[in-house]
Amino acid sequence: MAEYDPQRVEAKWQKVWEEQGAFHAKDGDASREKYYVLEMLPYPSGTLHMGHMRNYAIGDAVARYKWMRGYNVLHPMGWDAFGLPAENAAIKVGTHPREWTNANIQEFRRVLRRFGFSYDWRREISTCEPEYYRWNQWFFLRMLEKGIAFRKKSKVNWCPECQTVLANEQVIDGYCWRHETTLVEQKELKQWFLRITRYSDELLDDMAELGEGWPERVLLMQQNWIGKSRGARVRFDVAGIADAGIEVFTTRIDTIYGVSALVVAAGHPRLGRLLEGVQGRASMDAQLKAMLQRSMKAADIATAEKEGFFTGRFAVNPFSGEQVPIWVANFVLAEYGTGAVMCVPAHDQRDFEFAEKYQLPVKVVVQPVSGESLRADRMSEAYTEYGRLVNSGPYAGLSSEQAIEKMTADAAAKKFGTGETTYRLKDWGISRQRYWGTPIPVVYCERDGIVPVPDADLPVRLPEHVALTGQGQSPLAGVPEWVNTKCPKCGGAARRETDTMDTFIDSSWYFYRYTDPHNNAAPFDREKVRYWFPIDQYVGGITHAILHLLYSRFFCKVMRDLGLVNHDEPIARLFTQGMVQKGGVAMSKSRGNVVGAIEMADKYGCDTGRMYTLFATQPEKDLEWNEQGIEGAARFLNRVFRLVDRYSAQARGARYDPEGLADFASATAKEKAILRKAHQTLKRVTHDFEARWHFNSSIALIMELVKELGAQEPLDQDISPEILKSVLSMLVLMLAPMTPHIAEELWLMLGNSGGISHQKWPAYREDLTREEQVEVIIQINGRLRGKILIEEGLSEDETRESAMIEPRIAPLIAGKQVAKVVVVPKKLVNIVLR
RNA sequence: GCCGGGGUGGCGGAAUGGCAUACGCAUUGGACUUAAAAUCCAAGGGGCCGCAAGGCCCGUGCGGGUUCGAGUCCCGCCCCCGGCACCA
Repeated sequence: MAEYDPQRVEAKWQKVWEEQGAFHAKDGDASREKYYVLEMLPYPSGTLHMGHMRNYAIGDAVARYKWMRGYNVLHPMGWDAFGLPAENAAIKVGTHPREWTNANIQEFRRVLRRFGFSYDWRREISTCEPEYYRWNQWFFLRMLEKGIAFRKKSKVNWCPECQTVLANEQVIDGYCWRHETTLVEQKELKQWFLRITRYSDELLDDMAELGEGWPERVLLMQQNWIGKSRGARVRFDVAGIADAGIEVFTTRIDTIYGVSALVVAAGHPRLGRLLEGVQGRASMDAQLKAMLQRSMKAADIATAEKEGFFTGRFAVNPFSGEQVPIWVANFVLAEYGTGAVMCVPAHDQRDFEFAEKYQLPVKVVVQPVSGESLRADRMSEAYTEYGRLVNSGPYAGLSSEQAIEKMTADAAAKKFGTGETTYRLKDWGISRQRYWGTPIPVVYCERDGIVPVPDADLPVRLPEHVALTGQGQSPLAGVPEWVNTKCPKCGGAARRETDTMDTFIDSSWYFYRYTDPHNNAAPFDREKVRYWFPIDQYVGGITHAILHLLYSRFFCKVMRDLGLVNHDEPIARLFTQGMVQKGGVAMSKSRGNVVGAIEMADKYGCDTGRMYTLFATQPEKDLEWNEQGIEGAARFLNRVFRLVDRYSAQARGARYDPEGLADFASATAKEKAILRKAHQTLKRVTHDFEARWHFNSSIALIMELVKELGAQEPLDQDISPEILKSVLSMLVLMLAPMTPHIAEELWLMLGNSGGISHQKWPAYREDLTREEQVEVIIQINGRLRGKILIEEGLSEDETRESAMIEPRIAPLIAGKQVAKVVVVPKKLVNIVLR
């Protein structure tokens, strides 16, 4: 009797797959349908833990299933190799970021290979190699030509800990995304940006196309992030100062007759002129300074008390001609809209609170269409719904919708306003004052200014010897032999840009490179991309719902406009799997709660590790790690191994022909029982793979099948070797995508040839799933009162009759009036008594 | 505050409107063993009645509703998780 030795089995089959090139994707193969399945590429740091492995186990199950379905599958893997941790490690322990990164990559590769994932390793990429990042530079230059890449001086988020600039997306509630307790500061620097806002509407509108294959919540998060808001921009003149109009942005122009103040942000550019010569200037300046300082602490903003002061100036409401005071307040953001708002206390809750505090008048100008009408002196909160306009000059009587349209048009006609749409989405700042990233390929020449590095001179390589101190300036600035160069235009002295690119650039297009990873004339061959794209299935964490996935969509659209690709969206379907947690929080090295993947593989075997992560819960949910749970998975695989081993001798000589095989007509009771269970299981497991990826229930079903086989033992009596072999083979085929190594081994033990990885996924036979007798439950008034076994083909009337005369039921209905009998064939009879 | 996802045994979780708790973990009992491990078998929501076989009632966060029948659909709440947020 053989024993299941996962280490031996796994090493053996990994070698076979490797030698056969079993998972090599074939470019341009028109004879088969293609399927591109991809898991998000990892950042190689720390250790690979079971959280990573769950992600890859899901992707691998799908990839292997698709191979068995006859697809030409592209399933690649690579490394997101640029990034801060490498640099931090270099500062801390003195190794070069490249050494640190490559050592990690080696370790990651070893662990992933140890798990036997079906990657086409010939296509492996690493984003820190010049062969890769030169195309980051190439894309940057194309964007520069198109005006998508541009440079501007701007306030940027500065993390004192990282000593570098952060993108808005990397600031979480005012704190650095890497340092939860470090407040982000503001600093002015000249930065490179990508004009993602040029695509705001398209990024929003094309989501309709993704509705089918993307989780709704990811689309909603992106929608929120883009934050489109339709409204109007209206100019209020300032009394007594010519040409000093202040523009406000509002989505509720219909409430403009209710304005009781104009409120500007502390950082508003017009503020200096406004305050010239007003009384009490000194105290105002002090308050302004305090507000500007406080506004840095973004975390407090949402909860901060509303504060403001009157400037002594008045603005003129362009619709009513009324003069309203101009205030400065801390709740108006300089960066959003126009940095100024009209304050309408009756119809905006925030304005209402501000007005209460500073005794500004409340003027009702919109009344609810139904219900009690509003009275300013009795309001305890703002009325923010649409309604019918009152006290609004010529617009009184209009609905809010009508008024918005008409007032916007009138404002435009009289040239003090215009309809406008604002977005929350801002242009993407990509400059980083860091070493370990892609050099930005421009030089600064005293005569010619900003000069792009010619394509022929790409890649601009990162110099190897750089002093890394973790201090403010870009480390590249400290390498004069690299910085000092010649201007490509005039040949005179010039300096290189010393900032590097945000690493999100690397991951925005990497999946295109997999289609043509070794091309050194272009980022990829268009025909290859045309064949493989779009990605049929992308699998990754919900944590990337906004940043990575939005940037990737943006890159795709830019590439399309450059004529490189012919599609609008790169990813047809997205699956976001849950986190693996321990102690209620996601595994991470810094928390010290990781369960190492290699440890699990050594202890239980990788098939067991894969199975547990697939079985514990649905893939989209978070999974709390439970060491006892993985032992259960190990027990089950051992049980299957022993079961197959017991009958391998009988099976070996027989024929496997799942679809042509056996009829119930001549089958023995035991044959019927196991055939039926096998086909019922196959039907539901196939459905799980096709429609919903609930691998946890697939595995539960397979466990039930194994249980049934155990109950029917011995399987070499009253069961023909063909049927025995077919049923055991089906069992093993169903396991193959999830636990591939043991499946290969068992497949061979059953005397099958050809390797299981490219076997055809069997088709279930409906006729073999049917029961001869079915259990019908009997309810009286919807309550369970009995059960009967009836013949499968019994008519509705016969079923009803059988239920009524059932000994347990008959006395319960005797003498009562039966109002109705509901019969669901093969399921239930419900007798409704009056 | 707005948007989204959840709430089912001791735990992870099953359940096209039709037997709630499949499957697994843990637990208890039994078999095998000198013993242990491993393995195999079995039991188990709560309450009440019954010597027993069995029966009745209550049970999927709370309260209503639709339906012959609701964990599932509808309405109103509570709580947890995630996203956005003085966004004008």
